[in-house]
Amino acid sequence: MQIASKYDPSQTEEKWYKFWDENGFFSSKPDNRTPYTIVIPPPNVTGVLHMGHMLNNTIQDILIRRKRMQGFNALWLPGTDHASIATESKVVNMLKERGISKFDLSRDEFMKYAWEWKEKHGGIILKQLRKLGASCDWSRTRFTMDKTLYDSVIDVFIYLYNKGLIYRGVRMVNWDPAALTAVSDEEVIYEEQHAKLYYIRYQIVGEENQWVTIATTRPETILGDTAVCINPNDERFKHLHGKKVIVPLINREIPIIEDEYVDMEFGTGCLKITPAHDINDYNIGLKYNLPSIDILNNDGTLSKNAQLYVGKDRFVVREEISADLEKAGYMVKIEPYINKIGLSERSHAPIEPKLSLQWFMKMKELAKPALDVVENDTIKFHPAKFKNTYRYWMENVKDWCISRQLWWGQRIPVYYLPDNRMIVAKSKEEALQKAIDELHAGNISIDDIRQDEDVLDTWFSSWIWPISVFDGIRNPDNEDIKYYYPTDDLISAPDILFFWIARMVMAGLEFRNEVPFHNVYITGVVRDKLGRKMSKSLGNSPDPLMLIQQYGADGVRVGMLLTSPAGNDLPFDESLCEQGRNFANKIWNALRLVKGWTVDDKKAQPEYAATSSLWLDAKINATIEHLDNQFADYRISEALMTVYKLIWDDFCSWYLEIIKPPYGEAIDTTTYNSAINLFEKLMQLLHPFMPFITEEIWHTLREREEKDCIMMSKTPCVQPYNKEILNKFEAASQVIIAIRTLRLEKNIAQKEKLSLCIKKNDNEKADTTFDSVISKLTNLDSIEYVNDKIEGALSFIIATTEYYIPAPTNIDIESEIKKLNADLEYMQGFLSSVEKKLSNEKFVANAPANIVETEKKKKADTEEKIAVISAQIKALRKI
RNA sequence: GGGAGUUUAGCUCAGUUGGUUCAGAGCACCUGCCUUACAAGCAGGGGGUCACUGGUUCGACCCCAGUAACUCCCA
Repeated sequence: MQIASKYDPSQTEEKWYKFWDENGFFSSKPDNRTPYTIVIPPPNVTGVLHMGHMLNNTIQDILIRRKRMQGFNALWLPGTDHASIATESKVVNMLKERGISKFDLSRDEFMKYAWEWKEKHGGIILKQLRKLGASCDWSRTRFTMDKTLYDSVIDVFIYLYNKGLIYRGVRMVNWDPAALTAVSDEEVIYEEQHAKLYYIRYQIVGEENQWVTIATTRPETILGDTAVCINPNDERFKHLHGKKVIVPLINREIPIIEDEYVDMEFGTGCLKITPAHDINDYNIGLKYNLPSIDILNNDGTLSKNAQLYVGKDRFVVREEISADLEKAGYMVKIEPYINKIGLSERSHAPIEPKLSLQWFMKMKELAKPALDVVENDTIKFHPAKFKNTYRYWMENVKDWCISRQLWWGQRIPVYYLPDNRMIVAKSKEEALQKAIDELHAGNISIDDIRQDEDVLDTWFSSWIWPISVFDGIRNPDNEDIKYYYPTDDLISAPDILFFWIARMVMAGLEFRNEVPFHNVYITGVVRDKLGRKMSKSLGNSPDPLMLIQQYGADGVRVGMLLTSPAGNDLPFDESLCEQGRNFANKIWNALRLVKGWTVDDKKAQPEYAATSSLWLDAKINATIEHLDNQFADYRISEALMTVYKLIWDDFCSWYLEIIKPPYGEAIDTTTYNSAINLFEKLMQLLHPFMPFITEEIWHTLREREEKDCIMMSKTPCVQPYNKEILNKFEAASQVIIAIRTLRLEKNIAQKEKLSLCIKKNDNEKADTTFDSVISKLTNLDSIEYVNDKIEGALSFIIATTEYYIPAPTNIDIESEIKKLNADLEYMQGFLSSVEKKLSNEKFVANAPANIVETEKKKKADTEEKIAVISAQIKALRKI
């Protein structure tokens, strides 16, 4: 058989993915097996694959493939979310290119364009995931704006509204003046900026030339001032009690009020109060019943209420008013100042705190049970440290602003009568009916009622994702939801722990009375070598598809995983993918070796081949046991390393080297078959990590039925195995390494045959299990057990056994003695530390008996070793 | 400003009730090899004051207190 000398992923990956997909291997239907379910964290429909997705989805695919091979009915359900702000801005841009303004369109027309955009450009990321090997059930792909999911969101809104958990109110919200919508607290990113602190003086009413000076970073907001506040404990301002001041330029009289909130150290100790444009000022305004003057329009320009600079942008006005205040003698000084400002995560525009009428959801009631299930480990976090973060948020949860001033999304199902009474209903028709039946609004037609203009926050779709993808909201007893819910594992990034994970837990408990998943695996953040988060704007992220082209999807998967334990950041380096590619090539070459052998069915199996097959089988079983534990603890990168070493070290470096027939000779049938069987098992263990190469090898190893694929095969599970043989092999390998070292040191060619004499100094029977293996790997012509030292031979000691190799070379007695002396010194040092322990009465009295026992054994063993080494030195000296 | 987490080899990380010769792995590095599967490789090897200081204990990488540096979350 001719097999290429280098593994070429491009020859296999697409081929196998297509084959799996066409044969329906990814799909899942409820049956009598136990389900194992993962729902994908729906990527943004506008998104393209980045390194974070690569990591996240690699982990999901590993889990799902492993469970599928363990006989579970595995479902990985894919989909995307509609990302209202991001998508709407894409659509607006598309329209702009065609010379259309959003505001010239009706809402329905706009939605048509939005769907057009989605069909054409949305969901690229799902296609890209296929390149990675993701074994998602594509037939179940969901989108948060699909009818089923859309209606589920509406049902949920209505249910919660009727339950009294949703309300409409005026609140200070984070206003994004670029996207023209409110955003939630979690969507605001705070950044430090170099700004200025302006000191402005206000004249005191009725007192000639008496002033108070305030400090502010936002001088334009003085136009909305409705008070100046001082700390009642501040001696400096005692004389100001009960007075009024005049706002510069607009000459409005406002009161001086007193509150301990004011920090006497900061600025001048006098704080201007602008209730409409600062959350703290807003709260003070409420407390003292101050008027709120909203001086800004939605787009960040000044409104009529400002009186001055009307229609100009807030940042332009900052410069202008600063100059005008200066000119009019109100500006005392300007200092440089570093402050943190909030930016919109989506548009990056500076957030404007703004009073606005929004829809909110009460969170306290839902948070309590959602915290409990994490506290009592019904839901486990991996790593567990995220429990703390979760608890902190849940205990300090604030109401959720769920309305967005956009069109792309689920429109809030609230309808208003001409007299502004509200009706919550699924449709306009139902609203009309309710208006007539319940509100007794007589004489009203469907054209008299209007629906709320806002849509719901995208997360208001995502938080029911594990339920709505199975239509479990509208149709709570359907077969799918009953079978697949609760899902098993959720894999997500740390930054959406609150946005999404916490809210899903709340929704699961509220709507299904059951947690949405049992394990939450939090991945790290993928960073570049400098430790910076990978981002489009920094341009520091490699293109995942280029990486796949270069190293193969298998190689990249391995690279992503090698250094990314759960919750730890992953400083990504392309060399990691190289390591993955090298590993694939190593396996490939093992295949070439095995398939290159000629098989002779008349040949008897050599002893070394028989014992090493037994050993590797035991080793594989021990490793499966270990793997099971690592997966149970979600130590996935460690599990990969375990398989990696099993294949590279145990299989390739040891086993194949042992059974390899001498050059030009054929291999016997028994050994060949066990090599194929063991190889096959290893590929099954590796398949979840490297799906493509393992499938290719599976089909190359032996003739198979067309649809007999590794991805659908039953993975080996742990069988009873011989632990003894593992220890024996371990001992034999030490001898082999020692002989190899000797050959290297003494410049003895591997071709030159040697003989080995073994002098055991304990009374146990010699174990010869692996003698044939030692002999083969170190090219010996004999192994002999002797009772006396061999003079003039090369030698080494392992434990208390002496090994001699009569060799044609001269022995450097002095250097041998030097080496032995070093050993001796180490042993003596060790012995004295053990003796010190044992002579410590407190140790003997307090330590548990078994510890004391092992110390005694250590002492005896060491004394024996010292005796052997000393004797060796003496013998050498005599020569 | 409040809270959480991290600190172990050059790098990335393990170290599961404090006690086996327990200080580990992978990569990188060094030496010798183009040996008929693989130089994307083989064989062998070196490398750490477990951040620092103190305490508890017969015994501390592990428990406690303090200090320092870094990261994240919240305001």
